[in-house]
Amino acid sequence: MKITSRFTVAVHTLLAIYVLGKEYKMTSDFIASSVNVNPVVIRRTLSSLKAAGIIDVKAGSGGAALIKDADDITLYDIYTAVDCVDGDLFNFHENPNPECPVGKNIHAVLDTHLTDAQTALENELKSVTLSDLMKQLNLLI
Amino acid sequence: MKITSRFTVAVHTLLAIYVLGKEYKMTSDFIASSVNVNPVVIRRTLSSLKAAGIIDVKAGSGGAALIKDADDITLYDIYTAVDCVDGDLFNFHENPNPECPVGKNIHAVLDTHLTDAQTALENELKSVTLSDLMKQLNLLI
DNA sequence: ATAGTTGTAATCAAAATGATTACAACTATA
DNA sequence: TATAGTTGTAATCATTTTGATTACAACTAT
Repeated sequence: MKITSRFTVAVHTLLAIYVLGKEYKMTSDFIASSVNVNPVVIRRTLSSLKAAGIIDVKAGSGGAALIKDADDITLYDIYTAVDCVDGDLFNFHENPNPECPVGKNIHAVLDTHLTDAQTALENELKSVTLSDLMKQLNLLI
Repeated sequence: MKITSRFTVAVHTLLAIYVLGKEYKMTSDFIASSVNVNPVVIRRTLSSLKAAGIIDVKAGSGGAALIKDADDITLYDIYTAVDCVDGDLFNFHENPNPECPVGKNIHAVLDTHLTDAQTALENELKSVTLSDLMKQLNLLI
């Protein structure tokens, strides 16, 4: 199974706020039309990013804005904010048989390797900042 | 979302074949009782591992056995065999608005970073062989 | 006061997963 | 060669997750 598109939606949302935030009021409707998803999906994304301290959202009057330096926001922060993966990335079969020498030790043998793989992925996400993406984007606009 | 437990089930299955294969006939029922899942789930796992050239399964009389050196089977091979992830690990929202400067360029900006993260995970899985796991397991039995 | 928003709950349909039933095809062996 | 034990696979089913959508109370700038 794949990692939810909430992640790419959130990254898209932040970049939109950065690029268009000075010219337009960044309402959920506005962002939704750039990302092309339902506005409620964007509101949920904004809620998560707000809870993570990345943006501020004005209730009532509307509009979202970054409240953190783009150099200090990594893809990992966004990935965490929208809760792509709840703890472990790998599902593990629930009840290996403890009466079996393999079932009894499968976690001891496998867990660290799974964690290492997940960590490798997350470290890669930590190495990219929103600022990096903004720079890339500016070259293309 | 998480990566399907087919992966850990497959690893467990291979280790069971290794550890118990000389003493017992490794039928889907037998393996299923170690992993603690339905025998049909194991038969499907065995089918995948067989299609990947990792094991041989005797139809009719029953029993599975490794047909490849454990040094040459990595966690990545198993992960690929059971098709944990179909292509991309990260889902991407389907139709970013091409009329928007962000929507138009979001793939150009983000795709390589997502691929890098996925590659980091997969490289980690490539660095561990079934042989490594067997050695670890032998120390615990 | 009002129009435009946000925040959030409630539903819904679609997709993926793993469990399970069922049964045809196959094979060792008695 | 008849049989018992298996595999291979299709078909269902319930559960979970996802994202879309409707609905509406709460909020705020004007």
